[in-house]
Amino acid sequence: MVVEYKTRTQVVVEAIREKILTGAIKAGEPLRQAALADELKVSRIPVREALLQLEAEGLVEFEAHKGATATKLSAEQVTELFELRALLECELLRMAIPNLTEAELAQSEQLLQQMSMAYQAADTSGSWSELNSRFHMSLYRAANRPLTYEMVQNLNSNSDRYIRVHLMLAGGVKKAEPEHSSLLQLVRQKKTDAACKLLKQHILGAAAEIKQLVTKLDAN
Amino acid sequence: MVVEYKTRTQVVVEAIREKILTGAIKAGEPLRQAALADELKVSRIPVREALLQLEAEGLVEFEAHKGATATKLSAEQVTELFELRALLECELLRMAIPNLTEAELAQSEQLLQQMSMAYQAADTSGSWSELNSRFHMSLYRAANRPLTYEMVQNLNSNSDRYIRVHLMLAGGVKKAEPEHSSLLQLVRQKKTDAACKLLKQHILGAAAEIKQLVTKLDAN
DNA sequence: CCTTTGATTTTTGTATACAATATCCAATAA
DNA sequence: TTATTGGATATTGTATACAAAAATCAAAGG
Repeated sequence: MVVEYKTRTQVVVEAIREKILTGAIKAGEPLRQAALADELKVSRIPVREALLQLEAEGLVEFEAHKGATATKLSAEQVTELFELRALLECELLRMAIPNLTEAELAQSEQLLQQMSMAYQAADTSGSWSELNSRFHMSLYRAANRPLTYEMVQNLNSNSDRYIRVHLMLAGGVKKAEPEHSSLLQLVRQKKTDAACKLLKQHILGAAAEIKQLVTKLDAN
Repeated sequence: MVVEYKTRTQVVVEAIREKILTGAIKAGEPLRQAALADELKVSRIPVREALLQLEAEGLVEFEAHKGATATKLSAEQVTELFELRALLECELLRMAIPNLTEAELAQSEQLLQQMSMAYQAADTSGSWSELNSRFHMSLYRAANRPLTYEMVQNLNSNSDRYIRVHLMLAGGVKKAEPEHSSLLQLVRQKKTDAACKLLKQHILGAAAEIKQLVTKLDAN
């Protein structure tokens, strides 16, 4: 049996990331090392290391002698983030389609079903969003592009908290479900160009709605 | 005057990065925290934090309880790295061209001249490579895509040490100079498609030669 | 009243010390 | 000989303690 040993730093990374993604820590909010250390029952060292890692992920901004804050994305940054995702994810999908096996497609299919269930269970934010990411990524693994894959994963985690808001406030889930189905179908049929085009629309469509939300929220 | 205050961690980041890029630390080599701390006259804490940041840049791999090693890229990884660069840099260039001012172009021009001088001064690795990066990046700033820009900068720093080897062993500089000139000319003339196409060739051409070098070096 | 200055407090940055884990190597047994 | 075990050693992970920088705030001066 493989015993997963986790260093305290890793635990702290996950804890803080979760706090940011769920909104328990709001964008722009300062992250006091001592407070986090206290709360998580560790010293400030693993907290600092965790914050550095989260900075690399783009979830946190770190300024020398001033401390860390949860990053806050402007409308422009949302645009760039999602356009980058569109570019990279389409590229990955294009390269993955020829390699995707039936087993892998079945897995993606299953994720879709789980999403549908999570939706009906009114679990509208947490696990739906998690499944959403996993569905997207499941289509890209076969591209065999580890570096790009990891980048997209980061970008996804960055867009995640906005996606969660989008899902709850703007009914993004309802729109996503048929799009995901069509996408998977096109992938199955190896219709690469059509699949990529749809994926791009899917991502940029969400971007447009989220951008509106962000500008609205920023106005407050 | 702006006094640049640098934290020890930042100093250590730069020191180690330089060591990796110049080859003073070879790919695959383990990076002992205590040794580095000793050498740089700091405690292990800033060394650890520096290593974490370098991991985010992709120059270092960090494994819990085992320590850090300078990353070693396989031929496949070189391929992916450069193809990613090609994709992202072309995108940036495409968006930058409409916005580039004459002043900015003049700066790029100047960098080309400095490169030429560095080449003639037989300074074949260090500063030429630095100028090369700066030339490329100077064309992208006008794209106004901070996130993408930063990503490309990271990818560049990753390819840098391979580029240096390439320059020295395979005469990459000689090939680069006319390509850079033509590129700048096309950019000046706002011939977007042609410029992007040339840029892509420029990057992928280098990739192909570097890949050969890497496979040769790996054989040893 | 507003600005400035300097002490006080808070927060971050780093050194040191210790704990936990991994690595190495010699002794033992198959 | 080869594999295995156990302990010594080296290395990383984290807590604590202290140093340095930034933020706060009250008093002084314009």
